[in-house]
Amino acid sequence: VSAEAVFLPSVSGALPHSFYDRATTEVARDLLGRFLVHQTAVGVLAGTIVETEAYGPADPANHAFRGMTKRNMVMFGPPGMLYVYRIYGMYWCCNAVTGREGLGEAVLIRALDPLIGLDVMRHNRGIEDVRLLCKGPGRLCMALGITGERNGADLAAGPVYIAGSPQPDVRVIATGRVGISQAADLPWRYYVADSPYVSRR
DNA sequence: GCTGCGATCACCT
DNA sequence: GGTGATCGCAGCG
Repeated sequence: VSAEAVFLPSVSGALPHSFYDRATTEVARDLLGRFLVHQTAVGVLAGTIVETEAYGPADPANHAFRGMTKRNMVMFGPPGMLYVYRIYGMYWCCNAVTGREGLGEAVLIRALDPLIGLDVMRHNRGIEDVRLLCKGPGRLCMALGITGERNGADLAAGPVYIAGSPQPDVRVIATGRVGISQAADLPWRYYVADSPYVSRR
């Protein structure tokens, strides 16, 4: 899909808080095919979400499982906020907070089909290959320039927002989540079948 | 193409 | 003091 062929909604078309105020697995599936957008000083960077993971209730792999801490505080706030955390001391991962305020649930965004701002993404990542730009949660944050500064940002207000229409025809595959040891059997990872931008098969 | 490992540090126990 | 919702590269074959 070329950038010119896509109508990218402005921040006024961002999904509202009510979108996120549902069961976390439902939101995780529904995010596939929507656009993740970052309005930066050097232009708009955006991609189509092709892979997500739900971190839900009674889930030992969920950062919020053992209650509120300094890191996961945003997860316990209202739905529709951005939760960004550092992993392995060097990468960032971004999530959308879901469910009722106080629950501590979120959807990890794991991969994008890069759409707009590819040259900036290449610069941010230090590589050329489009297939690798946003293939993984750490990589997509680097490509879009999303860091801990954005933790707690309102996804309905920008500069990071999610927009786009439901994609009822997208073929979704559900598997176990990547890189966790607890609750590895729960099929709470969702990805678009056949997308070359999914992080792992 | 696949597997194994080191980097690097904020956060938690 | 230990650990991770990762990534990139070396080494193999």
